[in-house]
Amino acid sequence: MSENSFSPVTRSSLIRSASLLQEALGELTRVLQSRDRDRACCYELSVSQCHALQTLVSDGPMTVTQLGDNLYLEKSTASRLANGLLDRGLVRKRSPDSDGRVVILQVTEQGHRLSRKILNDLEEEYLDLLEEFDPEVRKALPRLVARLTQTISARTDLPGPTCC
Amino acid sequence: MSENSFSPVTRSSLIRSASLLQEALGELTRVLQSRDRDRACCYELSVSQCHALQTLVSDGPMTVTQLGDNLYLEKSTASRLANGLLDRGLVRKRSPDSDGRVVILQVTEQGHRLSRKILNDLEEEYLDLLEEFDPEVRKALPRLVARLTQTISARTDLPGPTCC
DNA sequence: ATACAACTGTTGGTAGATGCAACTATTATG
DNA sequence: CATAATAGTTGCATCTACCAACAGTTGTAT
Repeated sequence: MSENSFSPVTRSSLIRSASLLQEALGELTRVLQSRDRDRACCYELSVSQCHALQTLVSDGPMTVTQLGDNLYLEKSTASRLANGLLDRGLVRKRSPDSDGRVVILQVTEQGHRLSRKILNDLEEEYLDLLEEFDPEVRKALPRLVARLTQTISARTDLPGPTCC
Repeated sequence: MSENSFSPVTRSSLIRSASLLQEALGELTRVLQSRDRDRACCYELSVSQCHALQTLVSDGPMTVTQLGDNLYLEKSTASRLANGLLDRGLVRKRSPDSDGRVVILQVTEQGHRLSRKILNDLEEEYLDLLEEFDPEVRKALPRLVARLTQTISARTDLPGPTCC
């Protein structure tokens, strides 16, 4: 894997960085999960339903399988999430004439309203958060996190060994 | 909350940053959860047990309640996690003479061995990951993520409204 | 044209994760 | 000594999410 093409000093500092990053990301996911659990109930949605709705809003109408891919979930799980949103009238289902197997999920007006509310609340929270960082960092942080996410994502869903 | 003490331009760019950060962090947690689910089974541990073990290793012996606090979980959940690790011989329980109510969780030698294995694997993965970033970013990224985590953590567990 | 293969979504079954509330045992307080 | 507070455990409900089996639809190959 690693090519060890660094000087000992560089490599050992890289190892420290890797270790720090690993620990920080672990903690970060736990904090965010906890926060999401506390928040989601405010909208009478489960955490996963909340994520599904946001994905449907930001990426537009998509199939059940695509929703699962976007959320890193099995299609059966995506199907149930979609039904949950359907029951609350937040999304609509329709099948294209061209392919009767496919179900397209589309956010309803009610779904958009709820999504706007959720996003506004979150945005306010992140605005406060960003104010605690220096101006340069404020701009760089979101893009850096986005790139980190993208890199990890590319790394995980491409290969296949997954060890076990 | 927000003081709106910015010029319109600055504020609107801040809003964009907040929005981007929100989306990126949402995606990041989903990717990492998915990756952790795939990985944890390699060690015959659940994701949460894995986190609990790592916390006990890095922060040393602690009580059940402290474990829960560290992981942002209810003490009952922490109790069950501890029992899971106990069943696999990865931790030991003992009560101090001074207080019979308390249970101190301590990682066993076997637990340390497994933890080292897990950390090594993760470290290797993060080493590869970091190599995809520029040298300056490599050093800054872990510290930035750590600070972000810390800031979010301080913000969530301190107040109390939580909306609902 | 028809049988077979591939694909999409749904459902059943299972297991783990979590919080809340009730309970036990222990310790602290008045 | 009675009562309150604390630490941990357990029962219960819900959420999360996978896999496997299935149904219906579409594509392919004879």
